[in-house]
Amino acid sequence: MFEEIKNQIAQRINEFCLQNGLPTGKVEFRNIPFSGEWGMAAPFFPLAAADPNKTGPVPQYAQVLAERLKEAIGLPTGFTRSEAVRGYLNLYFDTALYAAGVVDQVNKQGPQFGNAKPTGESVMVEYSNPNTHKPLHVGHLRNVILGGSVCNILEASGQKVVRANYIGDIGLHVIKWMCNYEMYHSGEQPGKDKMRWMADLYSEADRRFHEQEGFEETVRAYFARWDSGDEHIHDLWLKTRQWSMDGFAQVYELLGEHFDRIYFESEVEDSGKVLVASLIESGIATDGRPENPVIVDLDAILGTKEEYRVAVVLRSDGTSLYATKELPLAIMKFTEYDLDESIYVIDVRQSLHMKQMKKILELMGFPWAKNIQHLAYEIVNLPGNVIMSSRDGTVVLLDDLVREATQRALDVVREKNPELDPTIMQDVAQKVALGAIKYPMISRENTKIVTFDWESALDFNGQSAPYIQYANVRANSILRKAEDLEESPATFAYQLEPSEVNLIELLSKLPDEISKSAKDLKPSILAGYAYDLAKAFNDFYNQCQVLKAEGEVRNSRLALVQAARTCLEKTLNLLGIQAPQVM
RNA sequence: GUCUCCGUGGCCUAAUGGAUAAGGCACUGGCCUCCGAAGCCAGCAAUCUGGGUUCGAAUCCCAGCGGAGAUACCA
Repeated sequence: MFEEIKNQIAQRINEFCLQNGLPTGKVEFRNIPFSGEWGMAAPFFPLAAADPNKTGPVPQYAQVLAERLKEAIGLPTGFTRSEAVRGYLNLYFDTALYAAGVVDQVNKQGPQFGNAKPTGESVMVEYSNPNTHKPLHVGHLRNVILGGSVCNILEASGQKVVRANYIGDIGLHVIKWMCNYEMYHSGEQPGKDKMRWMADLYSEADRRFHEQEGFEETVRAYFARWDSGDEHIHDLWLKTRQWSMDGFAQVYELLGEHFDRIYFESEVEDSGKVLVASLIESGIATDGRPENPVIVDLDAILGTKEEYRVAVVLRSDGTSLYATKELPLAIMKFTEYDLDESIYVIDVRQSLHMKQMKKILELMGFPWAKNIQHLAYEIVNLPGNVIMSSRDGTVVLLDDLVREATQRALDVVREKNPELDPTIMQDVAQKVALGAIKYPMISRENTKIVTFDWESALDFNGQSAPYIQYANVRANSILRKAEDLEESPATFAYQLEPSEVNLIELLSKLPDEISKSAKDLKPSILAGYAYDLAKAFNDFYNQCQVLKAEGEVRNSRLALVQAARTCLEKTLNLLGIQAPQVM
């Protein structure tokens, strides 16, 4: 917005510097901290500090320079006044022109507003990565929401995104589950709620494994049968895995997530073992079997000390590990898709492993290895720094949380809006509940721990998704009642209220906010913006009449409300949160 | 031991090195005859410590303190 004008002024400042023997490139514009009116400001401290002929201390000299520049520049078109104050040169925009420019642009572009031009780059984002035969809990939710939101944001910033999900469909947890099933639940079928049923059987199996005499040995024997290719177990595995996948599908649908490519751990196990063999052959890996595992001594190879450490790529008994499978998977991704970047949304505790994988792939000579990026996020724990553990029974199941939140939201909707159709009520309650659950997961820095507690999770007030959804509903309500949405463009040719200026300013920032959060892979930036926007709208709503205003004021404000709704809905959607029409 | 991350009002969180550190929760008081009170307004209260870099530091560097995590056959 107004880039050309900024450039023109920057040009004139440069000319001034050249004419007066001052260094160039030291002056940059920023926004003035909002004070009822808006414009742009240039601090002159860097220029003052860089001038070899400066007179007096920097702050004072900056003020002198600001004053001289004020005279030299005069008042460019599009501005109403300028001032030199405390070392800054402030230029104030012509409010009507600026306002109309922003609002028209939003309304013209609609939901496309804020999107960047296609970059031609393609990126894969691997996220969710659940284990079959196990439940999904709130900790997993952060991964899904974060990953999904990052995908949305990258798409809006012009990249082609492949959403990938890497499913842990083999391993001890699966064997445990199946063994328990065959011994105690043979022939049983999951009910409608497959996820819950699978989860219950998993905790039962896990409990037996740790508590029941002899069960662990039985499971080990069962594992051996599986390893030797027992057909019956293989069939059972396919069948039960599908039950889990069906359960996941239900959750993804509920959360509004979809994937373009599903990878199974079982898919890459064999190729992983082959790959390790070639690593040994090429001298990258050291085979310590049968006493020791196959390792890649990265510190020894790279000459580093306690930095990359030792990566174990195959167990001493020849069975595969996480790392064994990770390597061929990375290769498969880059062969299947022409990726410019491969992002892994994995919790921070696996940072070293990710670093090792990337380095091993580099050592193997893959030029794309440098384009692997680990998006590390902190875990979700419980108050008192208690880590969620299915063994200790401290997990908060996704299912329970969603059900409870939806019930709570339904109570509120029923109270606020009793005349709503029950079906719509249910739909609204779910959107509000899911929003409330998702928002805390993405509204803080990826590297900060989220502490889950029921009270704040079910609080629909304050800085929360329902607050943002509510602002959107209010905007929607005005527009619905307006009926006569004007096609004549808004002029804003009247004395704007500060709250209007503030709201318009925020609207104009959306493209910037999207590109910032895409660049840093931080949905939290957009989450904060969404709240600021909603707050600005509520402020406007409180201070300015729309429907009861007349003429130009009404016309312009209606256009503003429409633009605000567009931006609110757009931002919520990028965060993976739905915006109900009423609530 | 080594490495990584975190340290901002009572609690939680924000601030491309830039103007008076911004919000939420909780607490106190006010606002529905007015486009939807899941809202608005007002009040209370903060940068872990010590150095350094800089015209300017919550932000960058160093040291310390406190918390969390990782550190060869879990993922």
